[in-house]
Amino acid sequence: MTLRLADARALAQGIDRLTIWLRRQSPTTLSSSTVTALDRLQAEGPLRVSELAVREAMTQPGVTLLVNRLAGAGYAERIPDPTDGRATLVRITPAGVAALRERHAVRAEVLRRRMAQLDEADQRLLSAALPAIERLLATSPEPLTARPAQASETSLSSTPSRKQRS
Amino acid sequence: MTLRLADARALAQGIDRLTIWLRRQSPTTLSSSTVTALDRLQAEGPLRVSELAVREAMTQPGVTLLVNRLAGAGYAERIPDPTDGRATLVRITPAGVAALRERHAVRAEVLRRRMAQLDEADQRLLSAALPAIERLLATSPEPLTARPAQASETSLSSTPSRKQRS
DNA sequence: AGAACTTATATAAGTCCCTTATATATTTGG
DNA sequence: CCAAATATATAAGGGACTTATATAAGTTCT
Repeated sequence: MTLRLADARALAQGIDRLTIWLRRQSPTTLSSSTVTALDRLQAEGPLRVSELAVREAMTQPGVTLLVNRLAGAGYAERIPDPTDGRATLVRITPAGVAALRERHAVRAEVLRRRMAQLDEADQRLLSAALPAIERLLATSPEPLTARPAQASETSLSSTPSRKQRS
Repeated sequence: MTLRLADARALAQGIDRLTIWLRRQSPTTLSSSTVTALDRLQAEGPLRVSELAVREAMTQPGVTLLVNRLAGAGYAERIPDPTDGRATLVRITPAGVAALRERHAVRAEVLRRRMAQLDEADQRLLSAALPAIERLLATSPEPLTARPAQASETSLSSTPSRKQRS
């Protein structure tokens, strides 16, 4: 057993802190939810509003609002679903692709500069671990898929309760 | 040069996706801002409202509201600053420490289970990279400190503009 | 074919957590 | 000791979600 709980704890904290650090370094123009939605639309192609809601772990009305914002900014557009007149497909636009690329480029560059300050050995360790991280995410049963959250006692929750409807 | 831009890009994406995955796996009761504030209060001891605002990259009134929520939940308390009657110090409570430990334990356990599914070689690669990640964060000029954000063109920003006051 | 479901999205109203602008309370300096 | 500076709180507003409900388009049954 090479892996200990302490390792998981260290990795979890490292992820948290890197996330915070990255967010603060790059004066991001896009909110986190718009980025993950755009990422998905780019990776998976046009999706229905309801499909996007499931994958992004949001409610359908929430996604309608999100798509309104994306469409308002020119980053996505609604197109009719040829197979079902009730549904609308959401498609990322070239401007959306560009915004996404820009954001990722900025963050990657910030991170690259930071990594460049490590010594050779540490850089090699990081490079070597990347495929493992890749596999850590790839083996996921639901790669980036949703899971319902649960209610909270106080008002500190970041994931308000989600009632199931029959 | 062992380190390439592609590596930084891969790491940035890995961080993003792990963050999303972790958030979705653990039905978190605490909002992200409360966790980072509590983390800091635990790590650095009692802080003034205004000091917390600077370090958490929030406005002072925002922190007042945050502290109200924390106090309401019993996770932090206000104590008078002995050196200045105008100021109040914010201190994490035992309940706050417990909530933090609980949250971190859950997330670490989720991550540990996932890591355990990797083969031995990948686990070793991850373990080996942890100290490098540690140093990546440690060498930061401002380890977890704030930086002012900047305005956005549309309403998609996650970091609303922050005017400087003379 | 057409009335009665069912399903897909949109709208309405409310909450949470931040913002800017301003008020209140305490300290400090002339 | 009063005026300016400083620390926090309050007020009003906005962004991004939620639940509940309405509208529009397919499906089914007789």
